[in-house]
Amino acid sequence: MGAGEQRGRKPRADVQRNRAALLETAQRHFLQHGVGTSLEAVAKEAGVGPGTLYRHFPTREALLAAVLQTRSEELVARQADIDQLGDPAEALEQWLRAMEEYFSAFSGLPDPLMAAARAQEPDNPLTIPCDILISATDQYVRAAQRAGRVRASVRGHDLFLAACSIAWIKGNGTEEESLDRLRMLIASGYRQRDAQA
Amino acid sequence: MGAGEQRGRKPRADVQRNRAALLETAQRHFLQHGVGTSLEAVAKEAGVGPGTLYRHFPTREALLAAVLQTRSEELVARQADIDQLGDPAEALEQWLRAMEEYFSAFSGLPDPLMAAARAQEPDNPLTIPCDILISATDQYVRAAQRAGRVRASVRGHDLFLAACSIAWIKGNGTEEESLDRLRMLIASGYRQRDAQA
DNA sequence: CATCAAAACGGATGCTGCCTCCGCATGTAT
DNA sequence: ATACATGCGGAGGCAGCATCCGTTTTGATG
Repeated sequence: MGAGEQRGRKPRADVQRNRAALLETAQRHFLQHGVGTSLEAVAKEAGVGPGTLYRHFPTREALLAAVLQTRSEELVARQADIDQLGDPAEALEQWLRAMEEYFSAFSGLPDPLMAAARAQEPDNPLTIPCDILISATDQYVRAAQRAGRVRASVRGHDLFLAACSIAWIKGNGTEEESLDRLRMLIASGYRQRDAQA
Repeated sequence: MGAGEQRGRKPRADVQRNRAALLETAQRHFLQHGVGTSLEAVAKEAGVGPGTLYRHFPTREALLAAVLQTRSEELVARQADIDQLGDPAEALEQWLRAMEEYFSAFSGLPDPLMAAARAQEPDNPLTIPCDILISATDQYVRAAQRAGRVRASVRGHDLFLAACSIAWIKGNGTEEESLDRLRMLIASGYRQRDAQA
């Protein structure tokens, strides 16, 4: 039972076509109208019936998770760059910004993400990406802590929540200036105070 | 033109009755099902038709604002207690908690509040309460700054956003422990660092 | 108390979106 | 070419929103 599949039959050609069309269309609609966009409209524009959409993606979250897959890979790619940085504090900061942008991909995205982040929702397709992000954040936090740049009481989970909140606020139309101030505030909160006196 | 009204006619009795019934029922439904509750259901349970509901409260936000009025008064009452405190830093902290509880009154409340908080929505009935809260927060911030307990770069608006975010996270079912940590993080962010060395 | 007109009521209505179910067609193996 | 599994898609039931208009209620007036 390795990775190679094909148990019994070859998968039909139309299902792949439809799935691809749905994903492509859904991404466009999520971009334009946010995560609350009409699924019926997505199906129609993808040239399939509602039934087909729901068979491929039983819930809105499932569709969202599938669409997000692409973006997740971009995030991972970014991670490579970030890991090049010598300064772990700088790396953490950049990672937080990267996550924030990821959360801001579609308007309204932070809500389902937060809903999935609280564990005990094992069937929610968004839970896995969330958990990955949280533990990745924790890695950066720990590295920065080892370098004495971040307070010891901080957890990756905390900064995940913070990044998600900021994306949520941003999605509600707050001016970038206010966001910058809030980011500063949070940064002041997690940074280790230099014993400079 | 004082406060006494009665221009032309005496207001009809049924409108007051209906308005009161609607507010009472709406509050219950908001409590039980969140701000997204069915307005039709509210109307039905209040014993009026949908038309009557929409005449009294043209939008969901209008109804929400009216229901929130009561709670706002409780907040103001709390303010009196808080103002008694000698320590302006303690006062700020308590005020933030009070706001957070206010934002958590109904599940989903932070979203419409945030939407109203970005100005340039003068017709949104929630804008006024928001502005009041923001400037009240700013008062507490300034007092604490005068006492040298809060960093100079912080604005009331920032902490308003922070409190709203925390309420939003709370509403999404995150455990209280994570919230506490986040509150700590934010507090570390706005507090003036003591020149203690 | 009877009458009138303004004001408010409320439900029927049209609309949009969600999600399911099942007869039909499409594609794959023999 | 045939058979059969598999997937398709649209019709349809449901719920909620918001509006419009014929009817009722209510306060004012004599």
